[in-house]
Amino acid sequence: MPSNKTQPARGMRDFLPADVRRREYVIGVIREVYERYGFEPLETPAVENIETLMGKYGEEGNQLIFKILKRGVHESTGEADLALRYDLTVPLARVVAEYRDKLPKFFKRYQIQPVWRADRPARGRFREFYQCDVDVLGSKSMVVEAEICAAVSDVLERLGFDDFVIVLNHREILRGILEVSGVTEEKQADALIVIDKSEKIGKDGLRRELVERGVFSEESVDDFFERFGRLAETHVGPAFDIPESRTREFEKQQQEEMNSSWLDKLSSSLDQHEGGKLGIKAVRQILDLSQNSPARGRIRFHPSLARGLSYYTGAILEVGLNIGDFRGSIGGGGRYDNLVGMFLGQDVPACGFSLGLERIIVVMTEREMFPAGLVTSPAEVMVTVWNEESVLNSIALASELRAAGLRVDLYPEADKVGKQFKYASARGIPFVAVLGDDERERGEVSIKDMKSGKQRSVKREDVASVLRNWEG
RNA sequence: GCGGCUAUAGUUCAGUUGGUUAGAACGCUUGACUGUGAAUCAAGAGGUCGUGGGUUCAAGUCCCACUAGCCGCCCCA
Repeated sequence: MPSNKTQPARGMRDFLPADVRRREYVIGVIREVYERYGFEPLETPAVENIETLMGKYGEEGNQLIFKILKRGVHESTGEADLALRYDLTVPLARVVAEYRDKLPKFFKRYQIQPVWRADRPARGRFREFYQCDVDVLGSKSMVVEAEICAAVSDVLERLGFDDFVIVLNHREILRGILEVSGVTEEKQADALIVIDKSEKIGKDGLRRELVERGVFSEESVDDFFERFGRLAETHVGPAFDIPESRTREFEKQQQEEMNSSWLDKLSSSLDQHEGGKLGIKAVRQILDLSQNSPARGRIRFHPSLARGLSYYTGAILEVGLNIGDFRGSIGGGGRYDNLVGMFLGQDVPACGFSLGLERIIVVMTEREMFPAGLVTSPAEVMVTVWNEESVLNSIALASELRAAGLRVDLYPEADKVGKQFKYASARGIPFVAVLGDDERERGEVSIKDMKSGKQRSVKREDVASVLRNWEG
């Protein structure tokens, strides 16, 4: 334990004003886009009953849940009856099961709240972090997947991302690949772990690890590679040579060609597998339905995407960045048609996606993608205080400007004017309003533009409009 | 959860094989400046060397644990 008691708990963070501004900017864009797609807001408690969460995320997930001990006289039992929520999807499923009759036939909700995982902190990875979820419940149509891809693409484009890829796969396709290759039920989980990282370890690594883990024998692995060797091909990284004169249109076309090439190959390999055929049909539909949406050319079908959360049943999605050094995904999702059924006893089809706020912020900060002025301007104008006698007058001016809708900082002490300017400069406040004895006699205020250094004296009642229409 | 590297003033870093009062640059504070910041000059403040233990006559320097950061696994947002 840190003896320096002022540090936040492990994996948790304090957000200073500049941090909060960045976070709120990103959240604002996300919320605005989600609203535009007809999603409605939902909030749920930080704490859930422990049985609501346990068993929904697989072995690994259970370990990472933040459990809360029973309280008071029951504390000594060492038992946990509550837990901090691990994601926003399971609480959503609980809400839908609880309020089924009050919710519309198709429930589209977004939710932007923190979740907690007892994971090891790393870059872009914390124990308390925000997820920005969109989900649609009540429909099995692939239009839902397409809409979600469109909304996510829209958000990322509006934030200024140019190089993201939505990787798409389908649980049934994965099952098909494994079953057609003769992988036994109990080896399938192992096989998925290896296949999921096939891009990183390459063709040789894929072959080696599949044999090491006993998924295939030395002989049968060749069969597998004959049919599915392409699994090791590029997954999130650049998929094709980008020419000097690269255009989005060119990239989109390349992506579409790559998708159909993959699908054609797989559909002949899986034509004996019912589930696999279904999965391929679903993926084709999602791609078709994205033709005329912001997601066009941004979706990359890739059969090696697996994803760990155990509740997915159909399409699975993950967003990665093409360029740069951030390897982790910045979001993920998929279809989970029987999660609500675990609470309700009756299945409700569902599909959703989650963007990771802090990963987006890590990348945006590194790439300097935040609008200028977001961090640097706590106020539009600072009003100076000339001396003890004039404080009231300064407060009056500040009040007038605030009433006119400006963000106004009032220097709190009757300090030397030089210090007041220095303070405004250091805080990045663009204008300083000086209210000295001379100005007061003339019924004027001196306004200084801190960027250009220009200064002019204006009638007191005109200050707000002059500031608003200031030019150089 | 596992392995490797790192941690010295607000910031970026020096600090020789463990040896007296731990340094620099920039930043910060105060003054020269007349009613005005980012320029120049002068002076000044600021570190129990990430935290806690241990080895030693002696520890920023060696050992251990913890915390944070980077890299690689596992997993994921």
